[in-house]
Amino acid sequence: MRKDITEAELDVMDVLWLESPIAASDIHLQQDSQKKWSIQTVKTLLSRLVEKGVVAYERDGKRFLYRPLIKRGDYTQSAATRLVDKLFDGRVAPLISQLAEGRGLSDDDLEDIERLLEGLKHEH
Amino acid sequence: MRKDITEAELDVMDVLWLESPIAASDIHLQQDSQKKWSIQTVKTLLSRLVEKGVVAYERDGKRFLYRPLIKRGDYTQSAATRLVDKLFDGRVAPLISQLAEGRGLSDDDLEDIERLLEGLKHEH
DNA sequence: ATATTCAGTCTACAATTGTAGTCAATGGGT
DNA sequence: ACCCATTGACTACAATTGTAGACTGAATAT
Repeated sequence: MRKDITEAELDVMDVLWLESPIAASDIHLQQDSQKKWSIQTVKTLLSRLVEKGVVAYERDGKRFLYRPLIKRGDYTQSAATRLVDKLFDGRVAPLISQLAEGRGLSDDDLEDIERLLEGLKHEH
Repeated sequence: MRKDITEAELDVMDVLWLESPIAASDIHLQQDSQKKWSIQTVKTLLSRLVEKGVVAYERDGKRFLYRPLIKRGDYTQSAATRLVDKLFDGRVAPLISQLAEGRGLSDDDLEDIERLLEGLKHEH
């Protein structure tokens, strides 16, 4: 069913999640400056996303307006869950520990996590 | 340089991380039961890993023994960091929050995270 | 010594992915 | 009413990935 969204497709989704419905040409303009795909490439990625059932479109005169069918949060949640399952045997603590070891956590991040933990503990 | 390790290749790496040096045929046997590749497939994946510079081999009589050149922790760390950068703008708190929202965190996990946080705070 | 077996190397091949060109239709401007 | 620019559809094509067969040389068993 849910064929995976690829890297390039994800960049398109990121634009759609920011602004939609939106035309292919506008996605092309909106495109994160460093990646400079041709408009054709954007269109190909859009059709593939439509095939995969994660984007819908509606006619607007001669062109189409595209719109994401899945929420960003749903995607990130499932991607994060897959990663933690695959690499950390479903345990979140080791994941955090590795992230901290790497670049480290910012103070803001630490605070947020603490608050978050408080909340989670109260749900006991 | 570091061409990415693919899903299938990662399964082979997981065997190597458990036991190495090890021969191709033994990797084949060790293989997580549900995935039942042919021995040829295992060999192909091994050569690709060698090409990618993440696995080395040494002769042992007629066969070769393979050995990972990167540590599992290094791989998971960089994978986790890439994910958090790509999907959560480098913030760890939202990642944890999403993971909690999904399947939820086990009590064990919660405790571990708390202890971890204590430690991190002390490094201030 | 010889036939069988097992190891590694080479080759294959379809599906997916990244990246885009060509073409035909159609809507908008004059 | 007509031409042109823009759009979507179709096609292309190389690289990567998953999956494995064929071939060759060497070790083993008889």
